[in-house]
Formats: sequence, C-alpha cells, structure tokens
Amino acid sequence: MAERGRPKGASGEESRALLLEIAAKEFAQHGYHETKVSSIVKGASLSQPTFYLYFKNKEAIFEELENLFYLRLMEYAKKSRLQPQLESPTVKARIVHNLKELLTFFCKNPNLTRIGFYLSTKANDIKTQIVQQIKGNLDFEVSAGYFRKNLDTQMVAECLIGMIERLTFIQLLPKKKGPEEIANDIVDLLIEGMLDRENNRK
Amino acid sequence: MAERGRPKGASGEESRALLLEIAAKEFAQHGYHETKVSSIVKGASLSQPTFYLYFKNKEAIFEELENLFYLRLMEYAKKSRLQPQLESPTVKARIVHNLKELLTFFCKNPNLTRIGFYLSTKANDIKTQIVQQIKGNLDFEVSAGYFRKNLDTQMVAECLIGMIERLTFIQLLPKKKGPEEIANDIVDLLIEGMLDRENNRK
Amino acid sequence: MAERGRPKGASGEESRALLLEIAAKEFAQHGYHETKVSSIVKGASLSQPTFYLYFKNKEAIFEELENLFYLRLMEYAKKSRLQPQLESPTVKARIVHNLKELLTFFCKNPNLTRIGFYLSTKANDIKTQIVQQIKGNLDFEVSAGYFRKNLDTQMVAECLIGMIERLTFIQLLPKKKGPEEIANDIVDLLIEGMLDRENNRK
Amino acid sequence: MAERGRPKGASGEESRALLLEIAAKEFAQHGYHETKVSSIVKGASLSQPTFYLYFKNKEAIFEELENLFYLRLMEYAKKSRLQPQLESPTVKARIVHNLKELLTFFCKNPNLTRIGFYLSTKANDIKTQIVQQIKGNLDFEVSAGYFRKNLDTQMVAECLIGMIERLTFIQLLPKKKGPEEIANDIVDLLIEGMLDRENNRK
DNA sequence: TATGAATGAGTCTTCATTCAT
DNA sequence: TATGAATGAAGACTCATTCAT
Repeated sequence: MAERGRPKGASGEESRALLLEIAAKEFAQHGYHETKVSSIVKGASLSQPTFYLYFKNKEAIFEELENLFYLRLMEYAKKSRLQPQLESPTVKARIVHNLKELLTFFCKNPNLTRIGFYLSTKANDIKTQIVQQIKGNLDFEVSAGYFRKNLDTQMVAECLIGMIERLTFIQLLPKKKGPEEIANDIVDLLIEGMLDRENNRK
Repeated sequence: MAERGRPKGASGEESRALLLEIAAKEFAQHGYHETKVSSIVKGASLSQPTFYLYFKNKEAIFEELENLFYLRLMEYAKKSRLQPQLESPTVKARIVHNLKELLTFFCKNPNLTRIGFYLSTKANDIKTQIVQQIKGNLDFEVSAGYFRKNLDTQMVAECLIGMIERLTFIQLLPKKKGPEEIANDIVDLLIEGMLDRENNRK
Repeated sequence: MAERGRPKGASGEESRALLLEIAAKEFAQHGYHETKVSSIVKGASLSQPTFYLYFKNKEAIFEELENLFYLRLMEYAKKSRLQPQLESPTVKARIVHNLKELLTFFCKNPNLTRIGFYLSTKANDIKTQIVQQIKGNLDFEVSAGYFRKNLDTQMVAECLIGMIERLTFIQLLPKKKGPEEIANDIVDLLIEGMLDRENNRK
Repeated sequence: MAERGRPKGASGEESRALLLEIAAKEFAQHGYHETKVSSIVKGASLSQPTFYLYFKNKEAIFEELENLFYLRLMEYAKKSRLQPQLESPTVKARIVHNLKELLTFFCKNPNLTRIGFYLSTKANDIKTQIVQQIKGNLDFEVSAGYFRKNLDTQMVAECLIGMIERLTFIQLLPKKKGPEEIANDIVDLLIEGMLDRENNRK
C-alpha cells in the first residue's frame, strides 16, 4: 500500500540499494567517467542531493561496487569449497565444476563482473589472486601425478584466467553460451590439448 | 639545418609526431579520460592551440592512434605471411613463429598496443578479426589432419586471444618474458594439453 | 516526572533551549557560515526538521542569539545603575565598578558575547550605543571637573570600547585575566596616562 | 591603441591584478563567504575559468590578499624605521609619527586592511606581532625614564591596538578623521591620561 | 608555425529547507 | 513533539576548445 511511485518516504535502504543497482548498470555500460551522478539518480528517480545522502561521492559508490564484487566472489569461492569432491569423481570433473561455479557467479552478476573484473583498477589484483589460487591447485595435482611434471603451473593459471576473461565477456555475458558449456570447453581444451592422439604425432 | 626561423626548432610534422608520441604514452598510462590535452601539450613543450593545429580534437588524436595501431598491425601481419613456411618445418613451429611475430609487434609498440588492444572501443572488433583469421588457419589444419577433428576452432581461437591478451599485459609489456618464450609457452600448452601422456589417463 | 510519552525526554522548550545553547557555542566557535544547521542539531541530538519547528531558519536563530545578547546586556546595565554610588566613593572607583560589571557580563556569556559583540552585523550599532552612553557619563564628569575640560569625550569613549573589545577577546574570554583586573588596568591607564608625574615632563 | 574593452588579449598580469583588486573590494565589503567567485569575475568582466587561470581557488586569492597586506605592512614598517628621529624631537612626537605612518598605510589600503586586519584568521597573529613590537618600544622608553616604571607595557600595547583598530574602522576608513588627527588623539590620551593636572587630584 | 589569453558547457558537491508520517 | 527521507537552488571547479595576434 502507498507504494505508488515511491512518493517520498521510501525505505532509505531501498533508495540506497536502488542507487547501487542503477550505478552498477551505468558503470558497466559506460565506464566510470562516462557515468554521471546525474544519470544515476535520474535512473533511480531521485535527486542529486539524495545520492550524497548515501554515498560520499561518485568514487565511493564505485568502490563499494568493487568491494561488493570482491566480497560476493569470495563468498562464492568459500561455498564452492564446502561441497567439493561429492559429485566430482575425477580431477577433470572437479576442475570443470569449480570453473562452472565461477562462471555461474559471473553470469549472475554481469554488471558487477564488468566493474570488478574489467573496469576496476583493482581488477588486476583480484585476477592475480585467483591465479595464485589456481596455481596452488595445479601444483597439487601435478605432484599427485595427474598432470605433466614439467608443467609451468603459473603460466597455465595465467592462460586460464585469460581464457576465462575472454570467454566471459565474449560468450557468457552476451548469453551466447552458458557456464557449463564454457567450463567444459576450456577444461577440455586445456587438458587434452589440440592434438589428435589416435593418429599423427606432428 | 632547417633551424632557421622556426622558433621551437621543429617543423610542423615534427611537432605533430611529437604530440602523437606523447599522447600515446599518456593514453597508455592513464587512459582516455585521465589524459588531459593540457598534459599532452605540456609533455611536448607546446601550447594548447598548437594541438588543435594538428588534430581536430582530443578524440581525433586518440582515433589516429587507434588507426595507427591497426595499420601497423596489418602491415606486420602481411609481412609475416610473405616469408612463411621457409623456416617452419612443422605446423607447430609455424604457429609459434606467427605468434612470436605478433608478440614482437606488441612488444615494440607497447603504448599503441595498450591503446588499440585494450583501451579502444574498437579493440573488440580487432580481436574478433584476429580470432576469425586464427580460426581460418585452424580449420585448415584440422582438415589437414593435424588436429582433432572434433576441435571447436572458433572456441580455440577465442581462448588463444584471451591467453595472448593476458600474457601480453602481464608478462610481455612488463618485460617479464620475451615474445619467443611466451609464444612457446602458449603453443605448447595449447597443443599438448596438460596431461602426462606417458603414464596415467585421467 | 513528565518523562511520559516524550520520546526524547525533552519538553519542547527544553529542546528549543538546547538548540539555542548549542547554536551559540557553534556560532561563537566557527562563525555564521561555517556553522551548519546539521551540526547544530547533531550537537543537540535532534533532527533537522525539529530545528525548523522552533526556528524559522538559520538566520532566525542567529538573530535570536543577537537579541539575547542585547537584552541581557541591557538588563545587566539596568541592574548596575540601580545600586550605584553605594560602594563607589570616588569617580574612578565608580568607573572601574561599571567596567567590571560589563566585563563580568561578557565573562559569564562568552559565546553570546562573541556573537553579539563580534560576529553580528549589529555589533557596531551596539558598540555605538555603548559609546554614546559612556560619552554621556564622561561629559558629566568633565563638567563636574573631574577630568580635563579639553577632553574629547566621544573619542575617549571610542578608545575605551576599542580597549574593552581587545582585552575581552585576548585576555578575558581566554581566562588570562579576570574582569576586575582588566577593569583596573584600563581605567588606571586611561585616567593616569603613561607619564611619570613625579619626575620628567618630556 | 586596441585598448578598447580589453578585447581578449589583455596583458594577463593585468587581468590578474584586476581580479585581485576586485576581490579585495568584494571581500572587504561582504566577507569571505558572501563573496562569490562569480561576482569577482563579473566585476572584472571576465569569465569564471579565467579566475582559475590565475588562482588555484577562492581560498588562494584570499590568502594572497592576506599576504599582500602583511608584506606591504612590513615594508611600510621598515621604511618608517629608516628615517626616524629626524623630525621627532620628543618621544611623544616619535610615537605620534609612527602611529600616523601606520594609520596612513591603513588609509591607503582600506580593503586590504579590512581583510588582513579584520577578516583574516591570521589577523590575530598579526596584531599579536604588532603588540610585541610596540611593547618592545615601550619597554625601552620606560627604562629610559620617559614613562612610569610601574607601567604594564604589554597591557598598554594591547590597549593601543584595540584603540587603533576601533578608530581605524570607525573613523579612519570612513574618512571621518585623518591619520594625523587620530594619531594625535590616541597618543595624547594615552600619554596624558584624562586627569586635569592643574587642579584636582582625584 | 605558434601562443597568451580567454571561455562555454558541464559536473560534482553542499546546504538550508520541506514533505509525509 | 519528532523524524526519516528527500530536494531546490546555488556555488566551486575543470576541461576541451577558440580568439586574436
């Protein structure tokens, strides 16, 4: 009741959340500088001063979105780690599963992903962090004999991130492929390589 | 010579070239919006009106740099195609060679690369174009039996671009690895995959 | 008692008085423009709309403080005049006494004094008024033969106000000297002058 | 020639000086906060960006005026000290002379005086400094026997400053009296006191 | 060719003030 | 009486861009 047009006395938290949402959309779409505070508030049907009621300034709301991306990502990662080997009988299946989880997260948070994984100046730090974690996993699997002993795991992790990033922005977010398909594609390629094992060795 | 009557000792073309050079550096370093016309001309020890003597506006000089990147890239690609199979006895060697050429180009044009391959809104178009060309090559090689028949060449090409991009910005431009090493790394991983063929399967 | 049903435990008058008090402190400390309505209400643990329940606007509360200063000053002056010659056997003692009274008033109302005697645009009017009153007294005393006939009483009154103002803000309000001491200092200097009467006449 | 309406290419330094001049007038008249950058530039028939060509911000131009006041004051003081005893046969004459110089300076720089002696937050520091210098002089004169041994020179200096300030703003700047007259008034009062030496004592 | 001087247009930000409950 | 939520109005500042020489 009285929800008509959010007259004046909205919930406050609602306004804040709305601004965050619109801002995420705008930033993702136009980048930091091309996004004006005025367009954010217009999108939220609010006035400019209201913006400053909830955020110190334009930079602050961007940072909050960066952090939001990061926090949710961490949360997702943690959750993934809780229910691990259950449905993953093989190493490959486990890797696919993890990757699928990550991509699913991106898929569910397209704007945040564009912000935190592409626009943000901290994006590289985050990627580096992910790379290190992947490398850790790979090291373990190499030592367990699953992969070639001479594998440069750091390098593989870097490549993996590069692939993920590319496919995320080129296929996943535009909804051309789903998380599972992409995860399978990547892992298959990376594990099996391109060669035809049955026949030639060129 | 030619030092007569030119107050700043620079022919028009020289000033123009200087502006382009400084602009490339600034754009690469700070991005489009964070780069001010004022700082470009300051870097070139010229005045702001002079800038507009040579470029219609800020956007124009950026576009010119984008085009420069594209043109040089095409030129490079063409040159590569001229002397191909000569020193490339195997398919793998040929791919490594091509990749190395590309990375060498990036390495020699770090600022332009950052601009045309990352900052530019056309960057995606360029990448897509490269992807298509790679896919073409791969298709041929698959049909020639060098690679698995079931290979999704489009997807491989996308992954390749992703890897190239990541390693370019993370290893190549920061001079952590050279073109050859990176080319080998990538191709090796992509062709062979991660598995240890001698022992286990899975 | 009276604690029933009043959310913040304050009757209206209490809130109003509190706001006035805080405002006086803030204005005195930071001046008119540097004092924000928001900081006044924050200091009073009230909300901004409440402020406007008691005062038309920011200017109004400032004016009220100006008037408060003026009214209390007048009241003080009146009181002083009621019990005059009693304990003042000499003219000098009487002047000292009056001055001490004034300074005591300032001392007891430091914030109001800063507002009404310094910040207010009406400060000059008030000072002019005091000057006129002092001049009146001096004129009487001159005609009574207590002071030099050639004394420019207007000018002396102006000087006196200048001295009072300076010593009030530099010694009295910072509690470096008390009202009595300052009153004695001023009157002594003004009446006796700086010369050493015993010896030289230079 | 070509001085019509200061078309565009004025002297730069001229524009700057003009802005300073107008700003001094505005600040003196309306205070810091009531003075808008927009009104300063309007007064100078310039645009807002031009303002920022010459001054970092509003605060900066105010500070420059503060400093200007201070520097000119120091310069004036130094000059005064160069040609001292020449035309000052007596101590009193010398004090009158110095005071007249100071008041003349104020009179010639009314806007700067209002800024540096009243509006500026540094005004008190400056006054304190002047007080100390005056006190130094007085101490010397006391030790030389010109004034009463029991004179509280610090206090006298404070009073003197108070008188100067008051008479400057109430008589000098409004052109009701001139520097010489005021200087004589003050010194006469301060040295001689109010008493009638011929007749009564008390 | 080159520039000292200037500005139009726009953005962020703040503050006093009000609405609706 | 009191307030959470919201805003109109205005000012500071910046930047790409252009005169006039």
